[in-house]
Formats: sequence, C-alpha cells, structure tokens
Amino acid sequence: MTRPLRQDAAERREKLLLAAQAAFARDGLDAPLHLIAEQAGVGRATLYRNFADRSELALAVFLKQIDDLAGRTRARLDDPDVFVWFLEQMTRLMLDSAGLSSAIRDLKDEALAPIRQGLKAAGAEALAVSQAAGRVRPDLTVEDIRVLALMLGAPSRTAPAKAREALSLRSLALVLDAVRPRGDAA
Amino acid sequence: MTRPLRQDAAERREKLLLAAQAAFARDGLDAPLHLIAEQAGVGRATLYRNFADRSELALAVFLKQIDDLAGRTRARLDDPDVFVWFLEQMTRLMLDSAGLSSAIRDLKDEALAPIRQGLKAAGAEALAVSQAAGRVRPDLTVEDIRVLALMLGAPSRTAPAKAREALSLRSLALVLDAVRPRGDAA
Amino acid sequence: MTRPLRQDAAERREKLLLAAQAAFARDGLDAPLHLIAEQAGVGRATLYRNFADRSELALAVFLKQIDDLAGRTRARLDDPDVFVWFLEQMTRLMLDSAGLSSAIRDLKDEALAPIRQGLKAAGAEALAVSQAAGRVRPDLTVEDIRVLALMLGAPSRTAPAKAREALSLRSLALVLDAVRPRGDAA
Amino acid sequence: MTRPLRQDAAERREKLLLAAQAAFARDGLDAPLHLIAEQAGVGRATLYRNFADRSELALAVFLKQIDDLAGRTRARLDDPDVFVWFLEQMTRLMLDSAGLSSAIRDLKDEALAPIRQGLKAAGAEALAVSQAAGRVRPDLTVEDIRVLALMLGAPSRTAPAKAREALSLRSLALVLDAVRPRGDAA
DNA sequence: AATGAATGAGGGTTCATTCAT
DNA sequence: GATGAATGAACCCTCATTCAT
Repeated sequence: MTRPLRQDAAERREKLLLAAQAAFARDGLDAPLHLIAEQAGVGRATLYRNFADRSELALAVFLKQIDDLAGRTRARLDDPDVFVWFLEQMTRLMLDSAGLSSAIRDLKDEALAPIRQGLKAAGAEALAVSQAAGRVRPDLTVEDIRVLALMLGAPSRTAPAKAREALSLRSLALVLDAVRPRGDAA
Repeated sequence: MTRPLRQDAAERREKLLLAAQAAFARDGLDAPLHLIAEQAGVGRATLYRNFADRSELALAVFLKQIDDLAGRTRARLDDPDVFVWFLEQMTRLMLDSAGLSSAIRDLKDEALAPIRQGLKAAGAEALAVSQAAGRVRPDLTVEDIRVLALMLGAPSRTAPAKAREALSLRSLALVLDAVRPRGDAA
Repeated sequence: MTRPLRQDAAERREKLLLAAQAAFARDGLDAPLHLIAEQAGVGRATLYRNFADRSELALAVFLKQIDDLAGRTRARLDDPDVFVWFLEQMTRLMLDSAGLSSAIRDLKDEALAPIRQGLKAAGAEALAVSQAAGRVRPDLTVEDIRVLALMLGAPSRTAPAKAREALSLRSLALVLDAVRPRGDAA
Repeated sequence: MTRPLRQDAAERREKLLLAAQAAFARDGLDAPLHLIAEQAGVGRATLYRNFADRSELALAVFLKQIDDLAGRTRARLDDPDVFVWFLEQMTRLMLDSAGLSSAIRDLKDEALAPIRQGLKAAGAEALAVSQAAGRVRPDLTVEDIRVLALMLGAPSRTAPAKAREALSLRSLALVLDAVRPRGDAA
C-alpha cells in the first residue's frame, strides 16, 4: 500500500537531483531554488521536504557525482596510471559543473565539507597505486587531492564554453606536469 | 583653484575603492553595493556617481592591483627568476582578494575582460625574461598566464583563513613545479 | 477540490484590482505599486505574482471597466441614442479614473494598446446604430471613438473634484454638440 | 560694472527656459531636472537659484508660450474668425509640448494655476470678437476656453508622432464643429 | 504528504535637493 | 554667484522560506 507512495517519493527526489545538477552546472551554486523545483516538476515545498536547505541539496547532488567517480576509480586500481585517469575524470566533472568547484571551495557553507572528504577518499587509493608504480611524485599527499581538484576546477564559470574547455585542458596538462615525477618523459 | 573640490572627491573615490576591495575580498564579487558605500562612509548615490555599475567598480579595484603588480614586475626584469616572483606575488594577490579570482574567471560580466588583458600584459615580459634564462619551460605561452592565475586563485573563498593560506601555498608549489623546466633541481 | 485555494487567490487578485483602480484613479498611472499592495492588504510579491508588471496590472484594471461598459452598451443597442449614452458612460468612467485616460493616451507603454482596441470595439456597434437612426453625424468613424474618449478624459487629474466634474460635464456637452448632426435641435 | 553680470544671468535663465521647454515637450512635466540643467549647460544649483522648484520653472516656460500666443492673438482681433485661429494655434502648441497640457490640467500642482488664468485671458477677447461676428456660438463662455484647451491637448503624449498629429487635427475639427453656431456651413 | 500562493527582507537604481568649495 | 559632488528617500523587483489548503 505505501510502496507506490515510496516509489513516487523516490522518483521525485531523483527528478529534483537531476534538475538541481543541471541548474548548478548552468548557473552556479546560487541558482534560484524555485526554478529547480519548477524544472523538476514539483512544488517548492517538496524540495524543502527532501532537502532542508540549499546546502543539503548541493551536497546530495555533488556527493552522487563524487561517489560515482569513486566507484569507477576503484574499478581501475590495477592501472598504474589510475591517478592520472582520476584527474582527467575530475577535470571533466569540473568542466561540466560550475557548481561543483564552488562546492569544493566555498567558505560560505561549511555544510559542504563532506564533499571535500568524499573527494579525498575517492582519490586516495588511486594516488597510492600510482605512487607505488612510480608514475606520480612520491611526495604528494592525500591533502593535495583537494588542491589539485581546485586547480582543475578553476576555469569553470568561464565563458564561452569553447574557451572554458581549452582552459580546462591546459590546466590538466599543467597539473599532470606538476604531478609526474621529475625527469619523467610521460 | 578647483583643486580642493577635486581633492575631496578624489579622497572619497579612494575610500570607495578601498572599501570595495575589502568587501570583494571578504564576500566575493557580489558583495552588496550599499554596504560598500556605507563602509566607505558615503551615500549610496556617490558610489553610483563614481562607478556606473558594479563592473566598473570591480574593474577599478582590480586594475589598480594588477597595475601595481605590473609596475613592480617591470622593476625586476633583471632577475632571471622574475616570473617565479611574479607568480608568488600573484598568489598573494589572489589570497588577499576573493573577488579578483572571480573577476579573472567570471562569465557573467564580460566587462571585466580588461583585467585578463592587464594580467597577461603584466606577466608577458617576466615570462620572456625567465624563459630566456632557462628558468621556465620554453613552451609556456602568454595565454598560460591566465591559466596559472586561475590555478593560483582557485583556493580563494575557502575557509578558514589559515587553511586558505596553506592551500594557496601548496598551489603555488605545484604550479612552480609545473612551470620549471623538466629535470630542473629547482 | 482545489476550489478553496483558487478562491482565496481569486479574492486577493480582486482586492488588488480594486486597490489598483483606486490608486490609479487617485494618483494616476504611476501610483507606487507598493502602496497598491499595501492597500489591498497583500504583500508586494503577491502583486508581482499576479501581474508581471505595472502595465499588466493597468491592463487588467482598465479592461475590466471597458468590458463592463461594452456589455452594458450591447444591452442597449435598441436605443437609437445609444451612442450618446455610450459617451455619457465614458465620461463617467474618465471622471472616476485618472489612470484610464492616461492608458488610452500614453506613449510610454505600448502594452496598453489593447485598451484602445477594446474601447473601439465597445463603441463601434453603438455608433452604427445611432448613425443609422440619424442621431449621430454620418461621417464619424470608429477611429473617432478614441479621439472622443481622449477629449472626454482630458479633464481628469484636474483638481478639485468639484471643478473636475464641472469640466467633464462641459466637455461632454461640447462633444455631443460636435457629434450630433448639423441642424439638429438636440 | 554689474551690467555684464546681469546679462550673463539673463542668458543663463534663457538657456534654462529653452532646455526646460524642450525637455517638457519631449518627456512631459516630470522630466528630470538635472538633465535640464545639464542640457542648458549650467550647474544644477543655478537652476534652483532661478526657479525655486519644478513648478516655477514650468510656469515660466509655459507662461512665455501663452503670453506669446496672447500677443499674436491681440494682433488679429480684426479677423472675425480670430477665435478659430486661436484654437488652431492652441492645437499646435499642445501638439508641440507634452508638458503644456499637463500644466493646464494637473492637480498635483496648484502653483500652475496662473497658466490657466493666462490662457483664459489670452482667448477672452478673441472669443468676444468672434461671437460678435456670429462666427462662434454665443453661449460659449470664457470658462469654456480651458475646456477647449484640454480637449485639444488630450492627444499629447500619444505615440507615434504621426498618429499624434492626426489625432490632434481630428480633435481640432471636432472642436470647431462644436464651437461653430448651429446650422453654420463653415 | 504535496502544492504553490503569499510573504518580507534585501539589493539595485534614480532623482530632487542641499552644500562645501 | 556658480558649480557639481554628495545625500537619502523612494521605488522597483527577486528570491528564500513559510503555510493554508
């Protein structure tokens, strides 16, 4: 009896997350909430029922993406260059979402801290593997993962899209140079 | 003759620039304008008289800083490591101003483009000098200056201040690694 | 089911229209919107929710009055002097609403054009009837309806109210003289 | 010694009147005062020194035009149709100045009353002459002059200019029909 | 539970008017 | 006197959040 209801609720939540992801990607972390609700096809209060505030919504949106990346990364831990791959994926994520880089950075909302933690966790194993294989500088630490993410996300919210992509790729190239061991040809 | 009047006005304008710089540093590029006016000890309309809109104000605030950096850089062009020094100064600038990195990045306001141009101009000579001296990778281009600035500014708007400083310094270290010629002992 | 909700909203909308009509009548088309909201006993944003901007509000206010007049006019088309009656009613409308004559005239807001159209439609049949009965000059056209409305509305926004009424009545008398066939005793 | 000064002042005042006339004609009675001062090439305070407030300025602007019309009318008092000519001139005045019709009508500013008085005086003799010659209905009174002026000015602030001119001419035609004696072929 | 109407606070902007120079 | 910079009041509008239905 309550099962269909539950399903309905889950679907609504999913639609909200999708709409929010799109809005954050397009307009940044401060996209109007009422537009997100509208574009999800639900009432405003439903959004508030599912997510107490903007932070919680953002958290859910971005953690999903981080978790996804974490999973895909774990599946590649036998590749010695997995950390490079991880950074490439991160770049794409940042390129596709103006909000994510803000979420990793922004001081206004300490509630977003779990995203930083999730990011660190997602990359830690990859970093260890690549360092063990000598493909990444041994002095990098898990703390650096956030720094690298910030650097890769820096070009987001830059217009136009073409330029943004070019800047992102150049950032990635420079970051990879910084990350590879000295003297590595790569 | 009209000097006293002008002086008064100039002082107010200066106070506005200072207040704006502080506000942009603290709250980012979208700090409320009325707070800037208030904190400058001026009426709102005085702000509008001096700067037609937020962009114009931001432009003035940030160009001043960029110009200052450009001047100081030109005075050091005999140092082969001047580009490294330039990046260090840039880091400090970014660390001190949450707004500046937005200004270099933000798509919402194409009026801020001159800042990007000013930045490029400020670093171009330093880059050439350091490249000629073999202290910086020869394949870096003036276009990369913006990318490097974005990367160095990425940690801005990160709290708390202590963490922000640590992140900035780490960014700088990584960027310098990326910028130095391969095989360089640094 | 959703009727109660709708009813509430409809009532508020009605209150807004009433308040707007009063305000436009008293202060002209540029009455402050926040006063209208306040006097309707509603928050400002409610006004904006119901009417996207001042024009839309004015349009609703005045079209309602025009529509009402049109309906009453249609019910009198068997009176050969219906056009005279129409002009009398118009005079009263103008007398009671400083905003309406502006709406029929004002160049600043082309969005108000439908009011002119509605007015023309409202009077066209009455004009035809009265012309057929020989009670109105045969050379008047539907385009003249607007001119006559403007002339009848000219004394609006004249103070004090007593004087305004006298001016309006005199305008009406003169307009009727202009409209009756030559040589008519009237 | 003070003569040149006086002359300067008079010139400034003249420039202000011209600028105000243009601004009132273009934007109506509520044209921004600072634009008038600017366009007159004087400081704002000079405007205030010459005219205590907007009403006084408007009064000066419009009285000048009314006086001019009065003078030209007096010079034509031997023409039995002088009142018709007076109304034609009035039409042109109204057509050329969006502000004048407001000034004759507007309730917000009782200080403009002298304009109404001036208008009445300007037309009184012409009316008497034309009535004596049997060219104008004998029952018109000097009070009607204001009503006629209002009716002729009604189309002002109507856009576009072409339409405004057409409406004005039609108003004039209808007014003349109302003013001529019954049975007159005219 | 879901809805979306209502709210009020907050930010942007303009302009009449004053006042230091 | 003339100037125009400064002021603050007033208005417009948007959005996060609540609440009646």
